[in-house]
Amino acid sequence: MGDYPVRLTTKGRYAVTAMLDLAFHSQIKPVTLTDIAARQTISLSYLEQLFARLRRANMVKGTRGPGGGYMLANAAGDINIADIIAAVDEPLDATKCGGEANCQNEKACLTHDLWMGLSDQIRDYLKGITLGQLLEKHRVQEIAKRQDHDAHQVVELHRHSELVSSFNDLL
Amino acid sequence: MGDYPVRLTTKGRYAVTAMLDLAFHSQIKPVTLTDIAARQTISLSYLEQLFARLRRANMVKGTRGPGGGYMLANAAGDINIADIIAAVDEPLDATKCGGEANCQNEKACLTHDLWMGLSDQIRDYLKGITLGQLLEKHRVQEIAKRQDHDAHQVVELHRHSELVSSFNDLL
DNA sequence: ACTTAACCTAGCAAAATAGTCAACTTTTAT
DNA sequence: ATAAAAGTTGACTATTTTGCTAGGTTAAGT
Repeated sequence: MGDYPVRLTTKGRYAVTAMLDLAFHSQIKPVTLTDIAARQTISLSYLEQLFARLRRANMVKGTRGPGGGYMLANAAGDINIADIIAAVDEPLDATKCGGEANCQNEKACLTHDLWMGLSDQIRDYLKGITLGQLLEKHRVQEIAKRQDHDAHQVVELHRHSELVSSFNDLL
Repeated sequence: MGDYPVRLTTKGRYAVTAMLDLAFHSQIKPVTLTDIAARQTISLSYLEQLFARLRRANMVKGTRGPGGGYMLANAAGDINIADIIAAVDEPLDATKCGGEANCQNEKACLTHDLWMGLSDQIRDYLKGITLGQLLEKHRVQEIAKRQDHDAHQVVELHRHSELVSSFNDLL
């Protein structure tokens, strides 16, 4: 599937966090990066860097002028986590053996293939999680919390059995 | 669950790759870091750094002297990917709002909680995948490939290397 | 004794991360 | 028309992480 392994870094976390903030607040009108920066304590200029990539990846739309700001390019339910992370992360192949048949060392490529397979698993998993799902789950959780103050309900998007089964189908 | 978010970096990939190599080759006798370094094209000293952490996390056992090397501390089926990554990665809390009730900004913590929930999901997912599973999956795939290969042409590649034969006899 | 290999320590260069600063352009309200 | 709000761009800096080099010490096998 993917040519390069998935990376889960603070950069991706910033991007997902910002996109979540955007999904949450841009329901009615565009949200400025200044607002997101203030809410999420991320520097404005760093956000600008991230959103430049997100815009180029067609994940957000910016409108200029007073009353402007950013909105999601698609419905929150159509934006998945894997795409957000891919948008802000450099490809950075890290194949080492070129990925071609030029790799003579079978053993070396063995673990490489295993890791790439695992990486694809994680990517598929993240592709199955959307901003909409996260918000919806949180909304449900909030309602539950309001109804039962002490009930600490764990957010569970996918069932674990689903993950394992999808894992078993691959490789 | 976890106090800090999961990170999927090249460091973690190196660790998992090395552990996979170890799981694959240390069935009979200990494996030296020099061997792993050669096979996986990772520098010996970097491996030493990683294995120092893995050893402190009780994931591998080292034996000194000639004929020594590293072995898995537990069965490959009992070592999961999440623990390997956690062992080599710095905690680095990145909570920003302390995780306590001292965070006055509800909206800021909203996305923070959402990300932490997602992070826990990923961790659970990785906890469900063991080195043993990865090796087993690969073995099944290899056997299938070999059978397919044998069906088309008679095997003559045994002489090619002891790599293939030793590979097929494992697990 | 000698060798092998784990184990330890310090330092270092390159890269990635996170952020700053400044000078823009475009849109829109007045 | 003009000013304000907001996005756009590029260059620049500081810090951290990464991956590695070089040098040791310690334990165990021959």
